[in-house]
Amino acid sequence: MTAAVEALGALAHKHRLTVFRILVQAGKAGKAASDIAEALDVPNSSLSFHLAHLARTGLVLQTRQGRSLIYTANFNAMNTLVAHLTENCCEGTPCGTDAICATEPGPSEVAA
Amino acid sequence: MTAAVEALGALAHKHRLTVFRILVQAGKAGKAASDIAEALDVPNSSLSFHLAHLARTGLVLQTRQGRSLIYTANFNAMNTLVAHLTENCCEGTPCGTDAICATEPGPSEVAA
DNA sequence: ATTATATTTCGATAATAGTCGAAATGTTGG
DNA sequence: CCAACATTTCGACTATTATCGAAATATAAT
Repeated sequence: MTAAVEALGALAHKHRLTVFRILVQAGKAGKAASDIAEALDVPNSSLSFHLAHLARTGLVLQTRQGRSLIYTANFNAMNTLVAHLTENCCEGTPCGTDAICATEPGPSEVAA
Repeated sequence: MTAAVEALGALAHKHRLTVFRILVQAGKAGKAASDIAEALDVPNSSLSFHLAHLARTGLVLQTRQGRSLIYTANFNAMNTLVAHLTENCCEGTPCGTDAICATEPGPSEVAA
């Protein structure tokens, strides 16, 4: 469970969540740190700090290509994390229409 | 996006993640704070702090029943959060077998 | 009203995380 | 080998978060 807490902590930051979503959308090809930097407007040393944080938890993977470092989202890690959150939802009782615990009539509030 | 960061931050803690998973598994019925306390072994004031944190982000909902406060997971919020994480995965390219971006051969590492 | 139960708020303190400039490291092309 | 590029590491500083006992609030039972 420690791993899940760390992964969530890695995503719980404005810049890191932005980076992660960029990488999710970029797919297998990933993005070079310099490309990410353009999209973010954060000093290099800060960006590096955040990329390292994401990589440390395994949510993103790093490979070198020439002088650039390419980062890619780790979809296995992402799915494992989501599964961990939604695990054993509602003690077996169907609690909605969809795969997870889908939107249902009842107490409601937003989170994203 | 701020809401997503806050929700992730709320889950990024040992005790809070434990509480949230207990509530997810408890389903609509939820759990009283005192029941949660039993499962956690944390001083009341600390537990209260964490429950308030989860409630503030909308990930859990609070209702009073007699002298107990009942907490329930907010499945709408949970699903919104998961959707936000996995949104526009892989720029349309199918990148796995399942609904989200399922386990695929390729760079691998664990996160939970 | 009084007492017991359930839970929160307050306040002080300790711990962790984020920021960013400057210097260091690794890589390529000439 | 040297200059330019891409990125990280270091260090000092600030800001945010977590912890927990004690006091306060809310509800229920007698």
